[in-house]
Amino acid sequence: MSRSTPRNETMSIARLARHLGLSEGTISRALNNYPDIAEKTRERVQKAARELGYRPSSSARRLARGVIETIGFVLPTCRTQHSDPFLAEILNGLATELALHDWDLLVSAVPDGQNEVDVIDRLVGSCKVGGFVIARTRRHDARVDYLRQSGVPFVVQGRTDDPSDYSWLDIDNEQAFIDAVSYLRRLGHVKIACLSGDPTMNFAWQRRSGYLHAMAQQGGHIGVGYLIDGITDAVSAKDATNRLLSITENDRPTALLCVTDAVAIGAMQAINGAGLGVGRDISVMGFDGLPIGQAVHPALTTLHQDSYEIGREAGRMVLGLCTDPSSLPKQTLWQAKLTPRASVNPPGTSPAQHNQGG
Amino acid sequence: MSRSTPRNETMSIARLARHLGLSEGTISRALNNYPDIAEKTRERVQKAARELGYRPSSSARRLARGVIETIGFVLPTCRTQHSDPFLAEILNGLATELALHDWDLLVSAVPDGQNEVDVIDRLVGSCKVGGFVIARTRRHDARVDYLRQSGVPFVVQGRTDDPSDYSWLDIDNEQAFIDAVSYLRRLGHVKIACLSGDPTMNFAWQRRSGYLHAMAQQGGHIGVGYLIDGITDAVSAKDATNRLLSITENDRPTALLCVTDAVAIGAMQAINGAGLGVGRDISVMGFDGLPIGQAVHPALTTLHQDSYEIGREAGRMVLGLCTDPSSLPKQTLWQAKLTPRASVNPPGTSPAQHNQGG
DNA sequence: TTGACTTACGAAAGCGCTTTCGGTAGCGTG
DNA sequence: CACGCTACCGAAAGCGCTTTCGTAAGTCAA
Repeated sequence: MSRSTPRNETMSIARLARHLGLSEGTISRALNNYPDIAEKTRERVQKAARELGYRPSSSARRLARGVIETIGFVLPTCRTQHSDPFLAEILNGLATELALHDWDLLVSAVPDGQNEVDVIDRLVGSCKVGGFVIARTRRHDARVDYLRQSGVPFVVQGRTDDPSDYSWLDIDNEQAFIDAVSYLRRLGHVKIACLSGDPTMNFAWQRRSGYLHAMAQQGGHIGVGYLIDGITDAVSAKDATNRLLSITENDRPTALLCVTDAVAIGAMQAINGAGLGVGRDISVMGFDGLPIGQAVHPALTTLHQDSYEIGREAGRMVLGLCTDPSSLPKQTLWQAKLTPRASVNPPGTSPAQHNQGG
Repeated sequence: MSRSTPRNETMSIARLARHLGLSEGTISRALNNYPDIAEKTRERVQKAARELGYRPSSSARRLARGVIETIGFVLPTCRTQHSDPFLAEILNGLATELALHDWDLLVSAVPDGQNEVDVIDRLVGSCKVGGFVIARTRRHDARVDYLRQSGVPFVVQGRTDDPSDYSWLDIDNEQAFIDAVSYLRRLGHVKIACLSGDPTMNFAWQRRSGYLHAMAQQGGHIGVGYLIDGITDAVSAKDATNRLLSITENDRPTALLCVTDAVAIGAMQAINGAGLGVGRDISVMGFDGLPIGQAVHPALTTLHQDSYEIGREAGRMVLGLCTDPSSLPKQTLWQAKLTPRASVNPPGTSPAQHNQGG
């Protein structure tokens, strides 16, 4: 481990060169595996570099090469809302993939009084990043507009409503909710309600569309007040669900599709609080696959997505764009995995039949 | 907005200099507000820079100055466990504070087969970062050992069991759990159990210590099996709580202190699942102040900490260390805020008295 | 042995910015 | 008018690395 050697105070290529009696250029080429270096010299140089704890200065290298090898990421500015459970996972995947290729991830936040585009512009303009990844995409997203005209390679996790000419990767939210409705319909549910999210966020919009389309196509019944928008966390979900529960029993939905697991958990609490049984009187379905969904009672049926892998794929994509700038926009669609658990059962399931498994 | 000007392809100081008929040195000094520049010239230069969309190259500047202006952060490698709800908040606060001072945050992850110290060493050694922030600190933490001998300024969120000679900031976990026990004792609880976390993590160890000390000092009763270690998520919490519930009613705890809100929620599910009432038969208390704690039923009493502010303070501290390397280690202790809600009541509370508020 | 050709390396010019040093013009003072 | 002084700016040397170009030695065929 080079880490055990004394600290790399000023170990430069120049010092290595003097130490070995070679020129700086030779050292550089030997370390970077250029072809026109004698095998013997290369090994001698690399051995010395290892032993003396040489580490290239990334600023110098970047300046000389004119490349950046850094990807930018701006944290979504939703401080008021739930701390996004994906974010850590996605960042982890992204950072891992970048680290494997010796690229860096530069993370920034949006200070009060600035907007996201200002921050992106600052990072791009000062040549601090050579590419960008953005997440939590809105249907119309100024960040995408900016990046599109900036010429900087970028990858969008999620997509806008006009996702034609840039690279993105996304869960097939619409299909996922279509699958969810199919699943509920097969079990016999007809009256299916939906707690939808912030309609300016595209993932929420797409799930909502999937719900509406599938309900129309598969003969579900959307009663008055069945579709509630703007539910972003467990607290607002609880209120909204209580409104649903105030509908007379005949018109009340037997199943509830929730835009996220957090919303689903809020809904479950409201149902339990009203003395009704989740998965018996009302089936509840979430989206995300949060670990907590396995611990609530009954365990939450959900549409699972692997955020870590999404982050890694975003990393691969943006690296591809950066290293081969002529490459065409690439788009990847993932399918969410329907994970049946105890919170969804056929309507009218008696307590005895109630599936307790996880 | 400079963003509306044509892209900054090759707008360098050299071009500015030619354009204005000045030397490069003058441009640089004018832009950086050196004293020996005529006011008129300074304004002329800054105006031209703005209009031509000049942005300094950070690599060049860093190379010339020999400073880094970047803080490193390595994402905790707990992929198997819960995605830490703080992380996003802390990162947000940290990145915000750094952004306000035009510093950058470099985030890395730990690829399979490497450990955290390798990653830190790589970032420090290649001069990519000038300071470090670490989180999720263990009682004995190799990262701290490494950073201590490396000479790099760093701040630890949390602390090790030997927190004497470096900078850290932490919640007073021990005091928080002492306060929690006091609160429960004042309400009349005697038999108080504790779901503790991974004992190698110092926050969990400290909370556990607080529980043990306070129980000894305040005359609580710790029955057999009351203290359960290694509970890190809602799922394991559910199992552990079921074990507690299997104790005969006379010896069963009337209150349950949980190392985190996620654990508390798992415990609540187990209690509800056993047909008992949270806040009636057994009071439950968490730690974190997650939003979801307000949505569960009954609402979760918890010890609240503001992760965003912790992140910002970490940023301030590490900036202080980096800009004034001679400054002494600084240590900040925060108090968690006890937030009473409905999940905790005096023992033997009848359903009628049961506080339903949130 | 000579010529052309390959191999392996040194010399040196950058990359874009900072900063020290020195010099000129303008000012005031005696 | 000579002197010193300040204010302002240009020249130039880096920061540590990359890369082009050139060249000396080594290889091979004729």
